[in-house]
Amino acid sequence: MEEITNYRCTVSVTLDIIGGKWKSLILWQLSFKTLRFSQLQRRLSKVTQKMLTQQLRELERDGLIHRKVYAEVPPRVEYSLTPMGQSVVPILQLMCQWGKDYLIATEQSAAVECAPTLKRIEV
Amino acid sequence: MEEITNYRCTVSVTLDIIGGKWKSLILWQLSFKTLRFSQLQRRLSKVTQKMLTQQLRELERDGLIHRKVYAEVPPRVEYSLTPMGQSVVPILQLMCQWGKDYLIATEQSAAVECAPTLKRIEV
DNA sequence: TCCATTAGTATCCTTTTTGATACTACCATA
DNA sequence: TATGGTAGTATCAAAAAGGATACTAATGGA
Repeated sequence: MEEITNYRCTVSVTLDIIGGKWKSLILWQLSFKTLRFSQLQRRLSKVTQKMLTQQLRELERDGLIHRKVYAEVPPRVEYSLTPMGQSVVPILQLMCQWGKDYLIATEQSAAVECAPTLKRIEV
Repeated sequence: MEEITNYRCTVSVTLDIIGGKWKSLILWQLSFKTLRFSQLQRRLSKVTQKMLTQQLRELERDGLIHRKVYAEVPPRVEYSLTPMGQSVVPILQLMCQWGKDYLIATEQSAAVECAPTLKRIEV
């Protein structure tokens, strides 16, 4: 006799919503502060405009982020976490810590920071 | 003036290792007990043999799971978490809880369980 | 002798994801 | 008048991921 699953695992519910290559990183950046589209794009250095737009739309649809459009020219759009989005932050914090520990354990721990080590630049 | 990142975010280190469609779910199943290949495959109902093999190889390479081959016929291979793999479990537990809360908050909470609700079958 | 079993490989093909590029509107400034 | 800046869309092409199928070894049992 053996046990078998005929249930919907809630880990995979979470993966459906914050999984993928970009969503966690977007939420993680927004957990520090509200950001504009272009600021997010600079922080996620490898993301293309198309991907960022797509992922933001999905996060908005799923109720994790809020999109605020200012009626200005040039356009300004600010993204921030909703309460639902805030509730993901503890998971991200654990992931951040685990990643650090992993790098240390595997001796790759050179020059890594969890929160931005920042260089100031002109905007 | 604005802050910009020139660092390697450790959230993305974690994503590189346990991200993707299957790895978290594999680790989650193995957190309950050591499982054979075919047992894992049955628990991850949608995974193909190819995908499961591939993901297990990567998890083994990254030091999260242990692969024990028994010299028997037909072959028997058992997968279990290493200490490094165990250290991921708290993240998975949070994800499990978050998924549950999300379903409740969005009123989709019918018939969902985090740990297997089990039906016994012949093996 | 033939079949079932397990844990895979190998191959080919399809689907999905991702990337690159060009284009838009609107206003301010040089 | 031309240029720059923001936050996008639209389109096509390339790359990656995933799926289907066939195949393997070695043994026990019908």
